[in-house]
Amino acid sequence: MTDPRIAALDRVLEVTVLLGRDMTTSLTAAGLTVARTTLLWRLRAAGPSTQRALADALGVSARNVTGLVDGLAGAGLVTREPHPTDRRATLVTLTASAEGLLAEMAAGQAGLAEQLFGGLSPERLDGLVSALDEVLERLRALVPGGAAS
Amino acid sequence: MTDPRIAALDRVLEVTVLLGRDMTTSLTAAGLTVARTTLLWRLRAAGPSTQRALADALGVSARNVTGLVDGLAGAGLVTREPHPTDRRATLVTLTASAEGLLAEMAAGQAGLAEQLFGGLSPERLDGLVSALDEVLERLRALVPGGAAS
DNA sequence: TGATACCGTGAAGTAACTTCACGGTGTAGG
DNA sequence: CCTACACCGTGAAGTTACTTCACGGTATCA
Repeated sequence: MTDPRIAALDRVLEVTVLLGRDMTTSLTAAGLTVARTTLLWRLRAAGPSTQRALADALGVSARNVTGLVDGLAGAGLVTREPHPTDRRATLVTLTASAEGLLAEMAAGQAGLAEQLFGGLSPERLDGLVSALDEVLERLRALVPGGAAS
Repeated sequence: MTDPRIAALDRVLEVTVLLGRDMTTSLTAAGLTVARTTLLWRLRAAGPSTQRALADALGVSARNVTGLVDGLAGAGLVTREPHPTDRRATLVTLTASAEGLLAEMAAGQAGLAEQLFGGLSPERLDGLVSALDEVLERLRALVPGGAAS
């Protein structure tokens, strides 16, 4: 009766909501927020970065990054270093404490992946991934900023 | 090399981000916000509701619903009616204008579903939906509030 | 040696949340 | 009857995540 395409979108939307809820609560328990954690992840993937680079990567305003870095610096998770060649810019760098925390989070994420997808056969899992890849391709074409890590 | 379960989680996360971005921009163009639209959708599914019922359904505080309804009422999308039997409560009701807007949004959503999933064969689409259903089941068990519409 | 573009931040504002306190109302129990 | 008590919605105050605009400092290129 119902269009299977709409059914698929419904499922994706619900996964989105539930996953977002789970992440938010986990992070809150760890004393973090989604926005700040996103910045930390980006920093882990890209290494020390200027705030402008972070703003572009996260798709938010430069002013907002200033605030996020303020909070993270206050929590001792990042430091602001002078840029070696450009005195206008500051390099945001992860502290050792943040690296440890990110390692823990990565482990937790792997655990979650196991819990969510562990019951699926390799074939079904592969089908899921490839289908999502196709959907992602169309989605990236649809959304202006389709260049995230 | 990389764990396919982690790959799957990565895909889901990216879909989440991109879809969220797309929805936010679409709604902004329509003069709405995500939170207010969620309330409208709920109202469309459940019919006139008390603010307390809406708060429970959306998983937010009652105070927050007051603010959302304020905004929607200001935009002429909902009205506050007295509850027929409980004088403490108010019934939030969709206006005709909101019903029209919601119908348009449903059409837009169907169009999006077609764009995203139209290229997949019925078999792959079915596999995607059933896989997501299993994931959803595990996710609902994990997240406290697993009772959304 | 400028004009110009860019970096980060103060100021001000918005939306979505929260908790706490309080007045008005329904619902029992004695 | 009427007194507790639980519940509905909202004012007040506060947080986080965002935005735009303006501005001072710095790089760059002609």
